[in-house]
Amino acid sequence: MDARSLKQFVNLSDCLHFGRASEASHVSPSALSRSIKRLEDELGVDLFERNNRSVSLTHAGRLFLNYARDTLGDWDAIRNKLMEESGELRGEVSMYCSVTASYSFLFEILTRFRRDHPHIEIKLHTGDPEDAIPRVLSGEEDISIGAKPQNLMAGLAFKLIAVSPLVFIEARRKKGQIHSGNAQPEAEEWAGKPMILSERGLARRRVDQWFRALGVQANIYAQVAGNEAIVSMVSLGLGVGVVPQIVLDNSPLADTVRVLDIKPALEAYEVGLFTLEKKLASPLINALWSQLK
Amino acid sequence: MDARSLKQFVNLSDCLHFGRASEASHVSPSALSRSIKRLEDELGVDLFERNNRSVSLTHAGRLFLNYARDTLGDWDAIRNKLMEESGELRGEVSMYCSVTASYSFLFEILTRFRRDHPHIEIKLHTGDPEDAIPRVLSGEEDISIGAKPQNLMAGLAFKLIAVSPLVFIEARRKKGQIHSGNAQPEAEEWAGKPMILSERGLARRRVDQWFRALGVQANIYAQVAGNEAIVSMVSLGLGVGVVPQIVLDNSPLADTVRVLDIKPALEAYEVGLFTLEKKLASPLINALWSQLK
DNA sequence: TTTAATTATTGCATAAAACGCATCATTATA
DNA sequence: TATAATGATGCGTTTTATGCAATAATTAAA
Repeated sequence: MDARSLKQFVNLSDCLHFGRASEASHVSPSALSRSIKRLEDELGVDLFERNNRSVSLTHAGRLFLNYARDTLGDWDAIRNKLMEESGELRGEVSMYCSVTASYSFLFEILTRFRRDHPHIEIKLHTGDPEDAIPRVLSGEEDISIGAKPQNLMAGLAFKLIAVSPLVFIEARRKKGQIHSGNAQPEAEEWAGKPMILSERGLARRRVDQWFRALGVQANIYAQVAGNEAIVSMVSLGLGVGVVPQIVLDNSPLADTVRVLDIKPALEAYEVGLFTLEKKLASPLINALWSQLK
Repeated sequence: MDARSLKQFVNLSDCLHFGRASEASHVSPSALSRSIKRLEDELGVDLFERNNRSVSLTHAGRLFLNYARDTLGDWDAIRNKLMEESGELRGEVSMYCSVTASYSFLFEILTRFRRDHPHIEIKLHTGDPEDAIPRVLSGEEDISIGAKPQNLMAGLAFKLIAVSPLVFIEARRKKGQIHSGNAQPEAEEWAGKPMILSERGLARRRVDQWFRALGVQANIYAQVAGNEAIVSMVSLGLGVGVVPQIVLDNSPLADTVRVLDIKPALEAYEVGLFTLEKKLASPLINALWSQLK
């Protein structure tokens, strides 16, 4: 019995799926499978009824779940109590953000945090920015960086880091190259312009809304995963793209594209931190949270 | 945090001595030292104030001790609850006895126990029979096999396995060899007989009492550690020895010595199991305990 | 009924952790 | 000052845990 195994057990109890629970626990499915098996061997009872298609708690598993929750709570409690004693925070916080966000915001956030709390370990995971909120909601990560959605779901806390306009970009004309068409196209012209957009995500939804509001049918040339790829395609002259300004600020291709001053502007990206409100009770997470602004 | 480390921590808190606590935990002092260090690192506080000569709990250590005791209790509780569920006992029991006792009694006890409870692991440790009671009292072992002392200390439970007379032995005369002296010597003769005795232990105390009661001064030829060694020396004709009958029953030298019928006889050895009374509440220990007789 | 897809488990090689032994450093005792 | 006691530490070995790839079992689709 150790806190790690218990957490893994609770994670599996919550989602009843080895694959997902193993992600939530940041281990491979095989490691989780063995962990659970170890627990079952140690206790001498099966905790889960499982075949290759379904997982469910046994009666013993339900009893043990109560125990595990309590024990993890106690463990947190004593650790917090002793941290107060020592006046120094210590432990680990898991964090999730896109690679872009890690370039833009993370360094600044973490350098100060590391100085103030050298014994809080940050476990950073990067990936699709769209997963920022789901990962926090599922408990897979303590904190994530992402764009604030239209409406925040209950229990989710958000803290603004920066506002970055969502801008239209096109390839910067090479010297001597003739500009074909208007620099500030009218709505009607959009129907003709090939657009390069995120295949999904907040930026995409904003753009879709924008076109809908204008009553214009977009001519979508490419749907791309990742803002960097949009910049890249736009710089090749394949069409007009939409990315947050912050992406341009950190892009090596920034000077190969130019920002179009289009009205009405897209609603700006509000980039910030997400966490579960209840997690703000944790001194560790609170330390990171309240450091900002 | 795992049950093992917590138990080690509690053991050290109890005796405040790495060497002894490591024995109680059945690990080397270095392993214990590292274990405690691991805990301290994990928690970020010192649990013990220690220099090379003294160990004491810090304030944080006292807080953590409460936590550790509770957590170990909860762990025991859930394990017991789940064991009830499964109807099958599982876990481990530590046991201590002399090598002699392991030959004489252990096989019989354990074969049946293993059949009835195949998932209870017995951790057997052997050594000086005199340590049987101290080891149980200190909590170092759950159960031990040994001889019942004059008076049992409070809290200690005893269960008789066998009664074995404490007998005087001398070398069996070889065929044709002339017997020098009386087969049943009178008290006065003892003063002349060279005695081979345990250097300590219950048998030795009984023999000392016996001589004192007779008002005779023993002529001690050799003080030996271990009953087997006594049999061996006696069989070589070096003197008269005193051993429990059970030792002869299991000795390869048994037919090289003979038992003297001496009055008054020494009080018999009552060999049995020891455990702390409070430990009988544990289903595992109770299973072993109540299996007998 | 057959095929494909999903998913928990397991064999195997590797990596990490724990352990014991011997040694060291420190401190009390004689 | 010398000696004994005792907790920490370097180092080589053993044990344990992990991830990857392959497997087996089950459901859904064709």
